[in-house]
Amino acid sequence: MTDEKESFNKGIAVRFAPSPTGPFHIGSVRTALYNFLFARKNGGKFLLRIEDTDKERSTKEFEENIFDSLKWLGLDWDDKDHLLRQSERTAVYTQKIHELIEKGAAYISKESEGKNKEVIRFKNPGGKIKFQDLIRGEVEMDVSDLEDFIIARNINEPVYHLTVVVDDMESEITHIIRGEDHISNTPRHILILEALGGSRPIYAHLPLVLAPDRSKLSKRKHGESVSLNFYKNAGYLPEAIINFLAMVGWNPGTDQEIFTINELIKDFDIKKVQKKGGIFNIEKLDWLNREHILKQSKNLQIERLKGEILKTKFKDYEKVGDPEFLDKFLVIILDRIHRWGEVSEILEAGEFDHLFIDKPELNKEIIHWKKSTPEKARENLEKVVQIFNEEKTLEIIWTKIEKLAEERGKGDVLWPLRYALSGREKSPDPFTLIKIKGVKASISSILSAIEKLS
RNA sequence: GGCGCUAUCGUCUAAUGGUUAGGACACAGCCUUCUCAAGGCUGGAAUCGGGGUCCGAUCCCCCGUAGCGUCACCA
Repeated sequence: MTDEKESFNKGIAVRFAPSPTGPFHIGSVRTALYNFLFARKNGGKFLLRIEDTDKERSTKEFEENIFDSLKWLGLDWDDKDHLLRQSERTAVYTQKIHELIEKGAAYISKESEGKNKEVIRFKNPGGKIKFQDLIRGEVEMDVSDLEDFIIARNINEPVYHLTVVVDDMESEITHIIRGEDHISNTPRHILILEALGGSRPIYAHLPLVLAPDRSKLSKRKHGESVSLNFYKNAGYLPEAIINFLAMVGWNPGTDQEIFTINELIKDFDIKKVQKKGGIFNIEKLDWLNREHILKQSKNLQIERLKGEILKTKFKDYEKVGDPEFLDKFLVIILDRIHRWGEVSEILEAGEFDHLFIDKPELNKEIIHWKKSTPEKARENLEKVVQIFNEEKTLEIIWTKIEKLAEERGKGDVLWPLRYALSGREKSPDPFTLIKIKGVKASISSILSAIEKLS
């Protein structure tokens, strides 16, 4: 244990200490991230601790969700064999409570109201507590109005304020990096810490991640969009979520916007963390996510694309298994999505039915270009079919169609062609369509358009 | 309400005691173009208010104001 510790620089240790009382919160992701970045940047330890003293609300499912989420995000924690789970440490806390009582720093208090008739209260010495905050500078609070606050429901059931302090002491946490909503808890923690004879860590209180209405993100008020799962399911990449959250409240002082986790580690500086809370701006996340999708390897992109198609009505189409088809489809889909979940949404909306179904439904009225006539459209389509029949390779076919379009008017040739192929007023260009559909399906689509015009 | 934190474009932010206050997202226009998407270019858009200090304050100080957080036998 000692040897292991010495391999870490300056003995720096931070912790991320979530409660498994709900789905992993997006604000927690950022707290975890900043702790992680700080530890990795400074060669310290990044510890995980499960704060499940609230037996009523803590569940194993939510705990699993914490582990899974951190792994998915790539925020790997240290000392996995020594993970502290507060529900397993009551003996330690009980001993500390006894210690505090013996020292006269705490006492058993008879209650006239509340759940328990007897609780353990901390004997508040009053006065002012001053502490240094890495982000906010000096913070001073009068602790008198806290009165004798409760540190345990009974001798065997400690409350958060006590467990935090005991565990941070045990893990030798040097820097406590947590949300701003804990500022007002800090004097309490310092009081307990001093009574226990611990040495004071350095505090850093992060600004909050806010909802668009500038209030703290909460499940009650803002629904499922506060949980990490929501973003995972919507097809956001962990890289993008990390990149985005890192930039809410911090920036490197340069114009760089796109970061990998390693670049973040390299540039991270807790002193540059903002004091002001930042709004979770999903439009910027969307943009960043697209940038990160574009950075993925082609194999990964194809694999993901296929997975998304398998979620849709086209899951049984044989094209889904055709690597060549996927390859071509990928090109047009990458221009159109910000997150992978959009693939199935677009597909279900029918926007790309024509890529799976050879002959799309056509509306006679719009086969011809707006500025032209049905007669011209038919003539041109017939000429296109002729080209298809005369030539063999796609390149030559396309060169001839282009030439035809030059001669007879681009809109007059290309609009009917594109509409015949797609059955949609808005679609990728006809050449792309032909490549994806194949020559055979393309011809039959065009023929059915001609038929419709006859 | 007490206590605390905060204050630069709509949003995330940069900057300095002296700048045309910079970038990104979003938005608008233009270009490209048969349509859409993508892409390129251009544009509009900010220092909360009032006092100081100073030759000069967005920046430093004070006072307001506003927003947020917190005031549990939750964490």
